[in-house]
Amino acid sequence: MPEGHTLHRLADDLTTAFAGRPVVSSSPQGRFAAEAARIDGRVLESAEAFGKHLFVAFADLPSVVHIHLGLYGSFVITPDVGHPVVGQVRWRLEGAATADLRGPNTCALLAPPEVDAIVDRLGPDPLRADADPDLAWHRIHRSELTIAALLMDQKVLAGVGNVYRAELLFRHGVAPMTAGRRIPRVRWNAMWDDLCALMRVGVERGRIDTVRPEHEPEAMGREPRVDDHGGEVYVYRRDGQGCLICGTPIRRRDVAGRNLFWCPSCQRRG
DNA sequence: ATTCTATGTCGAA
DNA sequence: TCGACCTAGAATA
Repeated sequence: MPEGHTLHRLADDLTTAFAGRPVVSSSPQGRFAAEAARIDGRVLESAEAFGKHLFVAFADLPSVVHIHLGLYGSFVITPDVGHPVVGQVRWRLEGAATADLRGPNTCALLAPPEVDAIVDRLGPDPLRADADPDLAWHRIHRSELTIAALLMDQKVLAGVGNVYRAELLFRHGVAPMTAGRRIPRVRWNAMWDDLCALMRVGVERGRIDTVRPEHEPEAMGREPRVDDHGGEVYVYRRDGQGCLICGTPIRRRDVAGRNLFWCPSCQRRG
């Protein structure tokens, strides 16, 4: 489930569930065993997200756990404690609750300079108060690359993935293959503001909902969408189905190994 | 039983 | 541009 909203939600939930108390730390699957043992019994200080990266800090330990969920990793918190391990659990934290990490791209104990290096190469994160949209604009407005590629580039924007990309482009009527330098400044400003609002909703609900109230299933007389990612969306994975606004079949195209979805009729502008 | 797919990223060809 | 990688559940045979 991992776009930026997932990691920010996770940071909040981990902090709420574990912060301020010692944790039991283990690696049932074994690949994080030595590090998990160093953490065992320490007090969890905080969990924080930057884009799709999650960092968990412990008292009296300068190093920080760096987690990246990749395409299919999950970190699930359950309120009970002591239940059996099911499947491959890279890292288990137990305190007032249990948190099981599975299938992460990365789970490593990093020294502060290494953490800084990761954060420094990320573009602005719409979910962070200190984010500066001008840094993203600076890269976009001088680029020959498509806006679809730029939105996914974590050096341009941190936290946007395949769903938010497709939905943001749809909501602003932007043709995905438009070069970054053809995006007007006013358009980018509107897209940034919208992205901040959309991703906040994502954190609150724990899913990606992008459909405006007037197009929601109840208002349109259609069934709510049921899909793996769980949200109400305009174009993501709706290829072949009619656009919720104009009825034109949604298109899908493989771009750099990822599926891009868009409405060829509603999305024509730069 | 096997193959496929997924909200991601890296590095080699 | 392609394969590799981390895992689970759905789809296909």
